[in-house]
Amino acid sequence: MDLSEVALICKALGDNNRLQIVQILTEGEKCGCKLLEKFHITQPTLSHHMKILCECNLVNDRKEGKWHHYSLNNETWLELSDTIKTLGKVD
Amino acid sequence: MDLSEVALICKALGDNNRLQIVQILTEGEKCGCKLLEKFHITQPTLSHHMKILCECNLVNDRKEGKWHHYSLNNETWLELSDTIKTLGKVD
DNA sequence: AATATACATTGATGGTTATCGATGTGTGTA
DNA sequence: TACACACATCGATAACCATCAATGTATATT
Repeated sequence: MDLSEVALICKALGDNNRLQIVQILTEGEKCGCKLLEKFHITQPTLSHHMKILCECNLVNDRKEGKWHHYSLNNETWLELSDTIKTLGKVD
Repeated sequence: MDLSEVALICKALGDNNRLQIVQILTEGEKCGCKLLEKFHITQPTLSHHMKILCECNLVNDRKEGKWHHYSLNNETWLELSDTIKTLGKVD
């Protein structure tokens, strides 16, 4: 994972609402309307946050009818934690 | 490590220049003027970035005479990579 | 004492971003 | 067909941030 990808991901995680969304998704797949219930933000704002989380591949979006089911993308998270571990280690 | 601390750290890492600074520091301790040589930014801008990296404890600042020696704070990085790994793992 | 070096602070500026209300799009239901 | 629901998009706004030039502070050197 190169640095500019890490920067994008860290920007995505550098927001309290988005971090909380991620934490909720550790419980398992959730649809947008269920996520929305847990925050004091409007639907367009949640939509904005989900777009950012999906675009950097931290979160998957599975569409089913009118619902969007969001879940964590384990592959990206593994790569990320590896990269962070390496970045913080003196040679 | 709580979420708001993670948010602060991720904000700090969500900038390409600061990520590159971190990568350079994996080589070992460096003083500010040596770091500055490696970037196309002015000294006040570097000072700004170092302040952000130090305030969230990703980087240590050891002052010696007129020099500031910067190095990675291993403890914070370990906590961070642990937290990231946990955050990305479905229960 | 005068000068040079390393770094911090201040104030300004242009770009980015989180948020909203209004509205559009697609999908299921009465 | 009409309506309700889930979500996206648009345009506006206020807050935030990276960057700079100018200047200040501390330390070392001559």
